[in-house]
Amino acid sequence: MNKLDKNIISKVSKSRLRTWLKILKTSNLIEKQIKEKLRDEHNTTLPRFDVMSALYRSTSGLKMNEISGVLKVSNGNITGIIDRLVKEGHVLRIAIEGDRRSNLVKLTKKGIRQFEEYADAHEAWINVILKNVTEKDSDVLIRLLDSISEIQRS
Amino acid sequence: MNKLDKNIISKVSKSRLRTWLKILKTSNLIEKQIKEKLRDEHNTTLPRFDVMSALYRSTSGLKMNEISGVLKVSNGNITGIIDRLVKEGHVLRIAIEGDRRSNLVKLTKKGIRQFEEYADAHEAWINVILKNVTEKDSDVLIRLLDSISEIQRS
DNA sequence: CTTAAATATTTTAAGCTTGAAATATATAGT
DNA sequence: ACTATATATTTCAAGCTTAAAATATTTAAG
Repeated sequence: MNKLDKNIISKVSKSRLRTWLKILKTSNLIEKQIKEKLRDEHNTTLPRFDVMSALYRSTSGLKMNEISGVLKVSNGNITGIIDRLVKEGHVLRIAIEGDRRSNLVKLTKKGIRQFEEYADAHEAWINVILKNVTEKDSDVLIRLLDSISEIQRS
Repeated sequence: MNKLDKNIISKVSKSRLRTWLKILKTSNLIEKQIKEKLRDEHNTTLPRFDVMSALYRSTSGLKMNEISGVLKVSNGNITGIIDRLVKEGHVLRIAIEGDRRSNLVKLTKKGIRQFEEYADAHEAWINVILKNVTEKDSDVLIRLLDSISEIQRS
């Protein structure tokens, strides 16, 4: 490989690096604000919100390994989060007959009501944080970000 | 506000929400791979890498509160990370004369050498993960993400 | 000089995260 | 029936993260 080729590779490589750092910075900036609002205004956390969101989308509840599968986190992680959600009265562990290894986790009525509140607030926060982003911008951003995640399906 | 206006607001709000979820998902997807590689191939962590990166960019070292300022994390957080980096022999706490409250944190020679190794590997990983992203894509992505973070300067 | 306020850092408690080990149960092969 | 393997979950140790409290030192005010 000659010097010109190396420079070209290096140039595109640097621009990819800058892009990644920008994605990370933006994501962290937004995530930080959401976490702060969830804590201060709703006395909850993003991981708890995420788990409740997954349960809300499934009508019939999810098993522990299904939750960790959807959220792409470890199994052991979910145990602690569900423990806290149970203590708060937002979810229940329901025995599955025929398999005593596993429980079905479901939102309680209180949990459903609470999540809808969280979700409405969340959408409103994002609408403010991304107020500069038009629908056309969204389309472009989503398309470009999709082109990154497309390949990583592993 | 009439019903049509509400629908329009709701529509753009939903597209912003989708955009945020996509940014978060992409960021998490990439971050996960970087963390795994740092752990498996270099026996380190992203927070340690980030701190070393900040120190590498500053020629004369940084105080604890300068590190947490640059990385936008809490002060207490940095204490533990520096403790580990000291134990690894990658950084030193150097007394500042005239102010016994504070230390200057600097990379050791070993730390400099190691960080350069990490940084080269990091750039190469990102170059693969973002292989679908052209320079033109990068420009567009960075511009759009900038339009988000512009406002949040707080 | 003495006290009060400001600054720099560490400690602490609580929660999140992981990979690995442990536990419990179910299923399949013999 | 017995045993090995597979599946579902929890426990554990280590590290990261935060906000709040504690500690130490410096600077400013009187």
